[in-house]
Amino acid sequence: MIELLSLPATEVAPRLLGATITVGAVTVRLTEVEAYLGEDDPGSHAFRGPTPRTMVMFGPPGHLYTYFTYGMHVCANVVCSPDGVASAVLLRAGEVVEGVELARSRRTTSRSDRDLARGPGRLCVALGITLTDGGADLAVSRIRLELAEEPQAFEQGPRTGVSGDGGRASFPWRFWMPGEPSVLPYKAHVPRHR
DNA sequence: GTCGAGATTATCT
DNA sequence: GATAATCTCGACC
Repeated sequence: MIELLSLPATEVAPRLLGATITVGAVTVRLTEVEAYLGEDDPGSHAFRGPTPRTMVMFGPPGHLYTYFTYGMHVCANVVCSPDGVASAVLLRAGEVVEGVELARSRRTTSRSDRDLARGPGRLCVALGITLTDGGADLAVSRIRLELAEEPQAFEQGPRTGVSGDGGRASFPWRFWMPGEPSVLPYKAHVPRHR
């Protein structure tokens, strides 16, 4: 698995579809991901070089990169590419296949089970991933990643939610499994301002 | 179902 | 002080 994760995020992302990620009693099957590169990718946090936060992205593959966004939400990434090269795959959405009760108790706002892990922030809440899980090694931590046995059929398109110049639609690096109800329909994101 | 607006805080300049 | 890889809610179709 570490061989696969040493590839660039754009290669790893489609292979993560159908994979399961387990944190404690909750297991999620991934249905939607997004690839981020490093210094060549204006949409990436690593675009302007390493900072204390993005350091994990430049480290060895197979680690977890977490960050806060809009002050309220946590997003989780799997670090790719060899040590020294920044690259990561954002876990955007999935389907809870185990521990539904627990996930539901953490997500008081969603009514249907389909929405439990629909979206990056929700996915982290459902799994119980927080900022303190950042930098964890997936091989030894309480977070475990298990790849699908066979590559899954997928579609790809522009990334969502990325603000800034080339970040938005310049790179078609969002990957999802067609026909999955837990995948959000694509909508161009308009950056908000106060 | 879609659309628009506001919430809230770690991180960087 | 500005910014942000989002979510929820309320209004409308």
